[in-house]
Amino acid sequence: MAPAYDYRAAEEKWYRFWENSGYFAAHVNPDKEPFSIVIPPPNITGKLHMGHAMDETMQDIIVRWKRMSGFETLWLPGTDHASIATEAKVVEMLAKEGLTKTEIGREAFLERVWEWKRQYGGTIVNQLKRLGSSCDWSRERFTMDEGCSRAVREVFVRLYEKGLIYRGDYMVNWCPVCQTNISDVEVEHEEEEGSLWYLRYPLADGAGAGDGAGAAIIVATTRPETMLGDTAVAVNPADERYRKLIGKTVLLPIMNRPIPVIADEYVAMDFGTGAVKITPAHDPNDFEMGIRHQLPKIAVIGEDGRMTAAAGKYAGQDRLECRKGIIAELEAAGLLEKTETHVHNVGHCYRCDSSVEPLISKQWFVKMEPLAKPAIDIVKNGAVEFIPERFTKIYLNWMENIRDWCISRQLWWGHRIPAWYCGDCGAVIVARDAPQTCGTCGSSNLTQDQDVLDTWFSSALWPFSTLGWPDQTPELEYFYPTSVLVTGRDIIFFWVARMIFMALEFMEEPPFAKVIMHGLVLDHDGKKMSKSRGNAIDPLEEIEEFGTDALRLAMITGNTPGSDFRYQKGKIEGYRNFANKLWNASRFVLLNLDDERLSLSDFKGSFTLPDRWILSRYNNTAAEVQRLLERFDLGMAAQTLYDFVWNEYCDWYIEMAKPRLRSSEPSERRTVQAVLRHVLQGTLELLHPFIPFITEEIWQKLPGNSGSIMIAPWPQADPGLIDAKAEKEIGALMDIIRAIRNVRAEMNVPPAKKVEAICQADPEKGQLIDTNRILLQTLGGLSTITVIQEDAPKPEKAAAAVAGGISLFLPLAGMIDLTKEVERLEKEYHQMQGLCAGVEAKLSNAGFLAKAPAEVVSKEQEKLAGYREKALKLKERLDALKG
RNA sequence: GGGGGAGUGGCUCAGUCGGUUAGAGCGCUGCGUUCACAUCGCAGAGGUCAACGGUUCGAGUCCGUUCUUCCCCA
Repeated sequence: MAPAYDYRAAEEKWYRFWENSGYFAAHVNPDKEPFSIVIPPPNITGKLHMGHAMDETMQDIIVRWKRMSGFETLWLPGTDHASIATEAKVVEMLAKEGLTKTEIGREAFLERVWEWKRQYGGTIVNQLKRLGSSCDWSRERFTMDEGCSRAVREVFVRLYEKGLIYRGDYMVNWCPVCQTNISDVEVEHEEEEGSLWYLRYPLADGAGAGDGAGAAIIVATTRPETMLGDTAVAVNPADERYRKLIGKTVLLPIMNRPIPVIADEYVAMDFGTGAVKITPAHDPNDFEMGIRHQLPKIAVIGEDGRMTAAAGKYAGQDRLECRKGIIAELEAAGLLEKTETHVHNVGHCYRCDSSVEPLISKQWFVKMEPLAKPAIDIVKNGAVEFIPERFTKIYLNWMENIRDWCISRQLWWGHRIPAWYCGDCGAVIVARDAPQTCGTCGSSNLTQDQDVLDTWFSSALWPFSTLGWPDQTPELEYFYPTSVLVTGRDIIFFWVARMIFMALEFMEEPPFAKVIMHGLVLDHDGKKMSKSRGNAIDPLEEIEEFGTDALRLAMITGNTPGSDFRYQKGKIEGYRNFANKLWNASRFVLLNLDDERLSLSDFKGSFTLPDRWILSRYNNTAAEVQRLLERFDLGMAAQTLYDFVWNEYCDWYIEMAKPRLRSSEPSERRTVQAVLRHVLQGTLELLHPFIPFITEEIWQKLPGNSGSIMIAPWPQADPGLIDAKAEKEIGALMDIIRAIRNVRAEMNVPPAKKVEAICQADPEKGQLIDTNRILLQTLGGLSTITVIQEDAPKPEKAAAAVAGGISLFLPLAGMIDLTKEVERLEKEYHQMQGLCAGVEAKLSNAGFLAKAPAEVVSKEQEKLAGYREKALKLKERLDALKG
C-alpha cells in the first residue's frame, strides 16, 4: 500500500466497477421497501458548479445509506431542457454563422437545438458522475423526451378542460432582449438609484388644487415616459388634501387628453405628493386599478422596447430616449415641478439581466387559487415536511399570496402549447394530439399556437412523469411517491412548490414526504458565486486537486442544515488530509493483519480495557450516526465519524494496540487484530455514504471481503458492547497520560527520554494503573511506574500533577525548576478553586436543590468532589514544595 | 413595507431537550524525522458567546428591545 492515498486512480476504477456491476440500478421488488429520490434535473446547458456538488453529495449520502440499509433504492437522474438558456445558446451559435432563427425557420432551428443537445447535453451528466453519484443511469430522463412531453400535454389538456388554464390579455413581465415574457418568479428585483420626477398635470376646468399651488395636481413618477399612456390620476379617498378634486378632470400634458381624478385606497398618501398617475398598460398595480375603475388601457411601449404609435410624436423612440425628451418638453412647458433622487426596485430578467418591461400581452396562465389550496393544506397537516422547518413558513407565505402563473413563452425550444386556432371560425382547440379539423366549423385551416411552455411546467411533473405517468406503470406504482427531495433553497418557488400542487392535482398524493433544503455555496468573502463576478470555483478543479471524497466532505461537514456556507480552500484541504489519515490508519491495520478474517465474537473473552473502550466508542458512534442520518443532519453525522476516526481510533486505540501487536503471545495479537479489523471495517461502512471512493478502495483490501462496500449491510450498533465503565476508566488513563505529557513538555524533557513515574492512588485506581502499566509506559514515555499508597510519603524533587483521580510524580532530578513548578501548580490550583467556588455556589442555592432534577444535582455534587480532591492534592504538593 | 437567516477565540464555523471546565478546523507558540501518516505527532496560548433588559434554581441556548449584517418577497 502506498504511503499516500491516490484518489485519481481509485475514483475512476470504482465508479466504473459500481456502474458495470449494476449496483446503481433499482428494480421493482415487492419483497423490499422502496426508497426513491428524483434528481433536481440540471440544465443541459449547465456546467457543474458548487451548487450541484452540494446537492448531489447530499442526495448520494442519503441514497447510499438507504441502499446499504436494505431499501430498494432508486435515484432517478435526468436533465432539463432549459428553454430560454438553450435557445439563447443556439441563437448565439447561429449568429456566429451570420444567421438568425427566423431566417432558418422553426423546424430547422429545432433540429439545430437537438443537434446541440446530442453534442453537449451529456456534459453535465458526465460531470455528475465525477461526484460519485449513484444514480440509476439506465433510467435517465430528459424533460423533452417522449414520455415527459406526453405528460406535459396530458396535464395541459386536463387543466384546460377543468378551467384551470386560460388565455388572456394580462400584464406580464416582458423582456425586450430575450423577446419573451417571463413569470413573476423569474424577475429579480434590484435596488437602483433613479429619479423621482414631480409632474404638474393642469386641471381641465381651471379649479384650484386646494393646496394653493395653482390649477394643477402634481404627481410623482419614476417612469415619466409612461405618462403618454396615462388614463387617470389617483389619490387616496382618505386624503384631505385632494378630497375636493376627486371626480374632477385633469388635462394630460403633451397628449392633451382629459383624464379623471379617481379615488383608490391603494394609493399611498405619504409617497411623493400622494397623487399618482395611472398607466394601466404599463404597471401591474395600475393595471389592477384600471380594472377596478374601468379605465382604458393605452399601450405606449411595444415589445421591442420602443414607443408605439399611441405615443404620438415619440413613436419609434427607445423608451429611455423618450424619457429624456419628455422631461425636456415638460420642463420647457413649466410642468416639471422638481426632481428628486430616489432609490427604487427595478425588475430584471433572471436570464439576461436587462430591465423588464411590464406590459399587456395575450398569454396562457394557470389559475392558481384552486391548486394552491390543497398544496397549502398538505404542508400544514405535515404530510409534506420541510427540513429545516423554517422553510415551511417561506413556502406557505408564498403559496398563500400566489398569483396566476404565466406559462407561455415566446420561444421555440420547449413544449409547444397544445392549442390550435381555427383560421375560419376562430375557435380554440386544446388537444393531446394535433386535430385534423375544427370541431366547431369543420375547417381544416388550423394553426398551432406559436409559443412554448415555461420550462418549469415540465419539471413540475418530474416526480411522476419520469416514472411513466400518465400510464400506470409498475415503477409508478412501486416508487411513487418519492421519499425525499433534496434541493437548494433558491428554487423553492420555481420548482418545489409547483411539484407539490401538480402532484396533488394529478396523483392525488404529494410527490415526496420530506423536502430537504440546502443553502448556497458562497465564495470566501460570503458572496454568491457567479460567472459574471468571476468568483465561481469549479468543483472539477477541486476534485483534480484534492479528490472527490474531500470535496464531498467539504460540501456538508460543519455547516448548519439549510444555511449558506462559505467555501474555503482550507476546508477541502482539511478533508483531503482526513482521507489521508484514514488511508494511513488502514495501512497500519492492514500491515498488521494476517490473511485470515477473524471474527470478533470469537475473542469476546479476551478483550482488554482498550478493546472494550474502542468497541464501546465505535458502537456509540454507529448509533449516533444513525440517529443523525435519520434527522438528515448529514453534516453532524460526518463530523461525528471524522472525530471518531481521528481522535479516538487513530490517536488512541491504534497507539494502545501497538504494544500488543508486537506481543509474542499469539492470542493477545489475534484479539487486537480482530478488534482493529472489526472497528475499521464498520467505520469504513459508516463512512461510505460520505466518502464512497476511499472507503471502497480500503474495504476491498481487507482480507475476506468480496462484492462491494456499497452493497454491504449498514452497520448496526450493538448495545451489548457499549461499556460506560470502560469509557470512564480509559478517560482516567487518558487524563493521566495527558498530565504526564504536559509535565514533560513544560519541563522540556526530550520526547525520546524515558522517565520514571510514581502514582499515589487509592487501591482501585492503583489496580487500574497496574493492569494498564504497559499502556501508560508506552503512551507516556515512561521507564517504570510505581504505585504507592495514599498515605505513603511523597517523593521529593519531583514534578507533580493531579489527574484522573491520582497524584502523579515524575522525579526529574536536575530538570526541575522549582519556581516554575510552583507557578504551574499554583495556576492549576487557582483554576480548581474557581471551579469549586462555582459549583459550591450552585449547590448552596436552595432553589437549585429544590427545583433542579436530582440527576443534575448529583452530577454537580460529583463534580465538586472531583474538583475538591484535585484542589486538595495540589495544595498538599504546593505546601510541600514551599515548606 | 412584510418575512427569514446570521452576529460565539485572529479567520471560517459547530453547539441537539436550558444544566459541558463553551468545542472544531485553519492560523499562532514551543517541542518532535527508525518502526501507519510532516497531507503527521505531542504540548500550549487564545472567548465578559453583538448590547441592554426579562423569564428561570440555572441562559450561548427561551422572551422582549436595540444595533450590525445577509437573503427572500411586495
